[in-house]
Amino acid sequence: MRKANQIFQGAVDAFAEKGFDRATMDEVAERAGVAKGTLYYHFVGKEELICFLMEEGIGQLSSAVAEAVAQTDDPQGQVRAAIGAMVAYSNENRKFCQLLVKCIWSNAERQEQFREILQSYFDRLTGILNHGIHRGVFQPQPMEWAPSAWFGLVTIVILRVILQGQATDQERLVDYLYTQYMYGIIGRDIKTPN
Amino acid sequence: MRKANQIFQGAVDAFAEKGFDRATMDEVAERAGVAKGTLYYHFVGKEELICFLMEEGIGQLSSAVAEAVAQTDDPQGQVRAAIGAMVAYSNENRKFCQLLVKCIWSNAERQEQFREILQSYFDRLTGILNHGIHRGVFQPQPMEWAPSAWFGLVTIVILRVILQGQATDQERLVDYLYTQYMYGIIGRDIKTPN
Amino acid sequence: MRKANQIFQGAVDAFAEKGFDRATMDEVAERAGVAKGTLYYHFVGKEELICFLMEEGIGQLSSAVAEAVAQTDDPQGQVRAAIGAMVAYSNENRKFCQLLVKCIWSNAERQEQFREILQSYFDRLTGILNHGIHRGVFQPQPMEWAPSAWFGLVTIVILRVILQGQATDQERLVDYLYTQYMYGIIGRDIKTPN
Amino acid sequence: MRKANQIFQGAVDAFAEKGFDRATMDEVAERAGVAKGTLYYHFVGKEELICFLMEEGIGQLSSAVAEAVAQTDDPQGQVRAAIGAMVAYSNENRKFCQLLVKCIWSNAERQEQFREILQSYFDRLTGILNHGIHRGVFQPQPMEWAPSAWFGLVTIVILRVILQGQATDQERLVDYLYTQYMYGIIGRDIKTPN
DNA sequence: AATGAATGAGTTTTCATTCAT
DNA sequence: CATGAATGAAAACTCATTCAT
Repeated sequence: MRKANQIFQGAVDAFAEKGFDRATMDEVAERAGVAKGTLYYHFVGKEELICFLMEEGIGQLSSAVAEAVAQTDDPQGQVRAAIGAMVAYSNENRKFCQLLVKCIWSNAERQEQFREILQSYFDRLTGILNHGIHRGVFQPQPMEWAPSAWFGLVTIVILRVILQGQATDQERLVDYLYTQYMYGIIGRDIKTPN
Repeated sequence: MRKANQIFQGAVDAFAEKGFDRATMDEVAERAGVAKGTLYYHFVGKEELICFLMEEGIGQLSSAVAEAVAQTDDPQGQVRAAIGAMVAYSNENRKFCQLLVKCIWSNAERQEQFREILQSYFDRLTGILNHGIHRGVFQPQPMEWAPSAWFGLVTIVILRVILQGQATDQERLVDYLYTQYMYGIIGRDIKTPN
Repeated sequence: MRKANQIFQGAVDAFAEKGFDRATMDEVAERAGVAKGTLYYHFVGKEELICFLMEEGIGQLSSAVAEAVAQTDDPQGQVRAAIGAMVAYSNENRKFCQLLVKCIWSNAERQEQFREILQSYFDRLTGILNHGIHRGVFQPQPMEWAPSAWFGLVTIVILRVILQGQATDQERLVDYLYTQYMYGIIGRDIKTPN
Repeated sequence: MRKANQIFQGAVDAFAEKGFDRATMDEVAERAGVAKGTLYYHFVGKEELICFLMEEGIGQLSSAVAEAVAQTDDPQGQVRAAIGAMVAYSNENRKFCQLLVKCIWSNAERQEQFREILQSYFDRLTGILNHGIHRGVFQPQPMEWAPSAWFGLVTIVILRVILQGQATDQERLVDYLYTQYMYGIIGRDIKTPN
């Protein structure tokens, strides 16, 4: 179990930095601090390794969001909590966040497997939105696009922040993303509601 | 010139489908309908080929947005026109749109070159936003994040649409993206302004 | 002792089916129902394992032939008994028979060890022939080739039978091989001597 | 075409000496005097290479036999001519002959492909036998075994000769094989027919 | 200009063997 | 005695790039 975890970390590191295709199994092994053969003792191959990583990572992210959302019944509070969880998770797992964006659309064949994993995450987002719509707080939405919009908005901004390596004021970032998503560019500033 | 254009098309095709790293120069040549050697007669190498593609594609997209925005002085009208241009361009260049998302974050070394290209596009978006803010129509924004948010929201939804291969009502998609971006999930429906 | 025998069986199984080089020690262990480490507790290595198998198998075959031949003094009867023993042994040890043919010529380095083992078997065949020649029943033969001819004729036909998986009439097969070897394609049919 | 032929020769060399599994593609390339990549430019992979070799070699052997047999209508003459052709071909292609015996039964998966190739050769032998049986010169035979018997008898003896590296009197070898096959160990010596 | 055969450095994967428990 | 996680040397295969034609 020890080694398997080392491999997990090494793989996230390597894939996040170089991208799945450009990172070699040698690099993964080196960063994991294990011999190359050990990689193949624990994982069938490179492909299975990335799938495991994505499943694990998205699962954790999804759980973090679920937990945060469970704290309140208020739709707006839920969206804020969800975005807060996303930002916090990304901040604690910068490597994985890069890997996620780099790999999620990378390969047509893998697409199928990833999409399934991602779908469960999207379903969670959809659930939050539906709750708010049902309560009459959110506008009705074309639900085939809504989770993608949320995901795209939040993820791409976060990635930008991570890639620029700047130490970010998390609080401020969450505020921005929440306001933007909730009220758009035209809406009131949530910090100073009239 | 004929051949160079064939190569351009073949490369977009191949890179969009398989991703930059997994697409081989053989595949590019095959899809372009030229011999492999011809690729190297017209382009220095694989790396230079993708850079040329990105530059060309983003340039076209950026121009399309600029042209659309130039039609009006009204900030909201400009945002709508810009989103309309993005959707239209993506619809006419589905392959390139896939390639864009797949390759833009792919590789750290290339990052630099791409970022430069992408920056000019982001600058254009920033300009539109600044215009609206200046007019007092849009809320003040953290401008280091604002173009990323816009780009992420629009691009990821469009990609979702393209990947699902569904024939989409462009009009409805633009409406959704505009409303979402302008007013957020809580805002009024743009179609039925009070 | 129990485990050693399991390994023996597992190794025959694995080597017979996949060939020595393509069968892995994992497969041997699995078929033997022991852990991989156990293989190395009982045998020095893969090479030593195949040698042990061949020695054991050819020894058994050789003994079976010797025993059958000892029943009679009549040269023709001895050849028939020998062929009968070969067919019977092959039928009871189909796996080993496949392994024998697959591995006997496989590798130049191993050749030496195997040749020694095989030589004792060939010597036995040579003895039977010499006995018949001495009695004036068999024609003088070029003895450097005679045992190979006998071995090749019988073994390849048996292998063919085994590989085709057909349930064979042993009696008829022995008759055929004996007649063919004794009288050639032109000789009388042993079953209906004129 | 030049290189393809070099590869053919190099592969026969390497596979004959080390056996298919133990010969590396590096060795094949080295013996062929080409770069490793060239191997893969001309052949899909190792598996396809051995298949091509077998097909080519058995085809040549089969043709040589056919040509020899066509010279006469006499059944016994045909068998002698066939064996003569086999010995001659083996003598001129010692490497291929070793490869044939080493690889023909090596691998269960490959078995299928090889068997098909070998079958055409066996069919030729069957044809010769049927001709003689029809003429009433040869005894009726169980034709499911007859070609295997012929093949085994001749091939294994030839292999023995090749492996021992002795310079052989071809004439004498053909005589022996013919007599053995035609009259068995008990039959008259063909050299001194009564 | 265009071609495609040839290359070899680089990558993934396999597997016999070891050794701490 | 027995185990199975860990190893690393070795092997098959890929592919961007070159170059003679």
